[in-house]
Amino acid sequence: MDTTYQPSDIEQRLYEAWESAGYFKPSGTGSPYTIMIPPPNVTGSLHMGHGFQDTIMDVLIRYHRMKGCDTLWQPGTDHAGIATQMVVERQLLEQNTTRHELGREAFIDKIWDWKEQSGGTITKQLRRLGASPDWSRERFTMDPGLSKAVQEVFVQLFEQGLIYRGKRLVNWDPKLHTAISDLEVISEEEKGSMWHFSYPLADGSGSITVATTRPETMLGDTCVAVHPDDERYQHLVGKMILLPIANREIPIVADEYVEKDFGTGCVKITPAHDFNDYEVGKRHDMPLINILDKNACLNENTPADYQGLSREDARKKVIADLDALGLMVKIEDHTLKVPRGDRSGVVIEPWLTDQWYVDAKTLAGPAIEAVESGDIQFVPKNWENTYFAWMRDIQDWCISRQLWWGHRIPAWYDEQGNVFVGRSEEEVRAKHNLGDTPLHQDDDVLDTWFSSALWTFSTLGWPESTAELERYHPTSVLVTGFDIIFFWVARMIMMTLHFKKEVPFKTVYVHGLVRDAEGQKMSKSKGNVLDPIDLIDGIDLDTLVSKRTTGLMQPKMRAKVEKKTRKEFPEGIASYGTDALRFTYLSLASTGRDIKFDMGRIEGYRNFCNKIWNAARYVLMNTEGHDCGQTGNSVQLSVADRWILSRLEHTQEAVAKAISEYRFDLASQSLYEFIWNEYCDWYLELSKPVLWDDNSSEEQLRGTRQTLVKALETALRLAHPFMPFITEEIWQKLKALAGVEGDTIMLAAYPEFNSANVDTDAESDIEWLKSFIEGIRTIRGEMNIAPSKAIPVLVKDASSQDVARIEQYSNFLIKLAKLEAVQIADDNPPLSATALVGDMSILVPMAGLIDVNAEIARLEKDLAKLDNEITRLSGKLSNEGFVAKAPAAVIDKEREKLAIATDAKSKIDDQIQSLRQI
RNA sequence: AGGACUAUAGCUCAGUUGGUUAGAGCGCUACCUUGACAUGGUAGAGGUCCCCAGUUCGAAUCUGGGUAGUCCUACCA
Repeated sequence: MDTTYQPSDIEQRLYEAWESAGYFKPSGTGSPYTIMIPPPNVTGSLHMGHGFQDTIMDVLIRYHRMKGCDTLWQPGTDHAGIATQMVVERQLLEQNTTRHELGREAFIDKIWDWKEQSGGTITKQLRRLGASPDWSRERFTMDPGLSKAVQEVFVQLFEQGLIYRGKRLVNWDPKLHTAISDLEVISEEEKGSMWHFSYPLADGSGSITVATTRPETMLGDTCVAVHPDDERYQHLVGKMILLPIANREIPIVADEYVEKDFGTGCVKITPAHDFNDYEVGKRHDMPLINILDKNACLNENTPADYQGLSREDARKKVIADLDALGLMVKIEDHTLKVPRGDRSGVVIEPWLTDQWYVDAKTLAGPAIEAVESGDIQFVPKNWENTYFAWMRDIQDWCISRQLWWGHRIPAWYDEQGNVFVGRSEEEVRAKHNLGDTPLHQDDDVLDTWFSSALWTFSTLGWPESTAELERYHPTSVLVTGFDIIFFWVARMIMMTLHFKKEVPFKTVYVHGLVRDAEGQKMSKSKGNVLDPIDLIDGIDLDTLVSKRTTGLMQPKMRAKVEKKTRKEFPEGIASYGTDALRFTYLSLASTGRDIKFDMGRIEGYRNFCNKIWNAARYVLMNTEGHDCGQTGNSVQLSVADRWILSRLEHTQEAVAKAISEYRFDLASQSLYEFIWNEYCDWYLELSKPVLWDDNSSEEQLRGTRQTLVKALETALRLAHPFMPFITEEIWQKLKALAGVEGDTIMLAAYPEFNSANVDTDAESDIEWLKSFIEGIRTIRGEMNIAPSKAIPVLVKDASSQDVARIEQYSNFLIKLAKLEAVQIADDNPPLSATALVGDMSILVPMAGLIDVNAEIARLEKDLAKLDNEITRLSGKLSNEGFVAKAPAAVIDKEREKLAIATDAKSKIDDQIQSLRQI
């Protein structure tokens, strides 16, 4: 074995072996444990969020698989309607053509070509992460089976009256020419203006001043509203206004919607271009005047010189025209929330169109109950509040999209515009006796989330009733980010409850979002993304810079991104390997919402891998070719052997508990501490005095060799879900020595806690041993005694147990603390430096080694600490309230602490006195 | 406007039902190429647990208020 761990040598080889051996498939036996992957965009690539999430899922799956569950991890991708269509349209643009020139069918073929070409990227990357889903069951939302499910759901919901078509205001994206749902609109504060202008009364008796942030919409005004209680305007209600420019007469109405104290207290109402105005207009029976076309340019309902203008140009012209008419009162700076499409980035226009909607309110009822009753549990629990808040005020869901890529809506229209919904044109004709009436299928497709909402059951074969559906549904847990609780989680719960009459999953584990070192969201446009694969393989600086600076939305950002990248990664990124990356993700998976990705952590865990690697090297060097007790020859375990097995047992308990609570950070920390701080730092060192002692018996040698192997082999299994590659690689080398069978650690049994294996005697003996050794090391360290220098040690005030331990463990003490010998001090010990182990003092004779003043200073520092503690403890114990009310156990503990501290203080006092007498 | 979350070492974060001398990793200081590992070892320094008040014998932990930050939902034209 190499002296440093080289992940690139082993990872891909092992992965290919696992996959081809079929280890990822469900075993078919044991209790089912199912996870459906949140489907990433089929043409996308893996980002840090995927890496994080998929690692967590893989840990859960590998853990349950090793525990004997029948695990199904279902992989797949979604078709990402808008995103994918945009990508392909951009490609067409580079070839100087458009989808309209190609036509619908040819365009869709192009997208399928693109999907074939790029669709494997993300699944290849997932493999690099060591993910172990059942690839043979990979699904895609546009697969025939899933498409059938989508169609079936649509038809049934329509027949049940839960899907309807209506002409309503929708969020219209004038760039992408499609409606989008509320959730796809991002409203952010932007600087704008508030224009005040004057509307003259039709009878010439005066005017009224309205305020608006969107002057151009005045061409579609159908009334002006004031608050019914507003004394300033009450007398005007019912009067008519002559709308300037448009030269239409519109009424003044009273409506509670108006806030008296905002703006001028008069609101122009444009029902066809504003959601609130739409409601006001409906209440007062106002007409809807649509002034925009699909590009958000002014249409034929506006004066001739406005027609065809963009909304931006129209705004300028309205302002200029009003100004010319002397109607512009004032312009104020005003910050307002501007709604933009999450994909296109352009300002969204409320626009009147025919769209399909899901009656979400009806479906939400059972979905709320499922969480209230605990049938579905969120982890951490507080996300349930977010879920409830949204669900209880849910709006109908606009599911139609004016795109070509997606599931085409199974609705047909005759020439009169009557709509027929069915599974096929034939079915529709037959059902409605349409004969050969010309029919035209709806041009629109469904929101991608509509198909994702069916994911847990459509992937298992629904609407057919399959054995898989029976066995693996409901799924066990959904692992997802809080950003898609509404988009996906809530909708999945609604749809699954409605169609399957059962929950889609029992637990929703909500993890945080991975951010960069400064806490900024990683995004391509900011140029701060990290590619998980680059962390695994490494990347040189120039390549990283060019990766981050290509495809930036704003070319100006280029220099800035480059500078920042060069500063943050002056050496590029080293290769850390998959296991280190996974361990980093897991160690960051606490309950927080933001996960700042810290390069220091991944480096630390790369080192951890190296530590494991070298520990294994040590174990193999000392066990290969020797009898490790695997054939049943008798063994004698040392106290260290018994201790490490006991510590391992505690670790198993801690890891299992942490996993059951989805605290992967705590689980990984337990593993780290056990392997590094106990197994490597102490146990391997404690094994040396046994293995390298010519006087050790065969039984003792076998005992220690067996324990070296056994503890490591068990720890590897314990760590395997977290670090699959290095554990498999070492396990393969170790399994024969450990006497275990099996082709892969993946399918080996997961270690389980057994309290019978806890050895408290061995633990307290080793604690004693450690504090003895640490006492010596502290003196060495602070007194600058070379580690190579062997020193004699005396002990004073040793109890009979101390004496027995010294006798029994002198080989450990001498070797680990580099001692000449340990002896019981007589009544007049030589001048010494001191350390305390319980009541016993360890004396390191100073002759020629130690500076008296330095030792006094050191002891005084200890003394000060003890004084502090004594003051604190005695204060506490002299407090009547404490003694009267605190539990007896707590009081006893404090008394004991005080006694120990007092005793230690007097010993150190004495020592200082004797040093001072020199 | 409502709500949620966060605030602990220079940095990134743990801290279970109130009882610890408040922990880890990275970074820092000193020493060490000892026969698994310098991607290492040993020792050490470093904290007003954001602030104020309260509950309690006892608060990093519970309550109230404040400050700062992040986010979500709704929205005033």
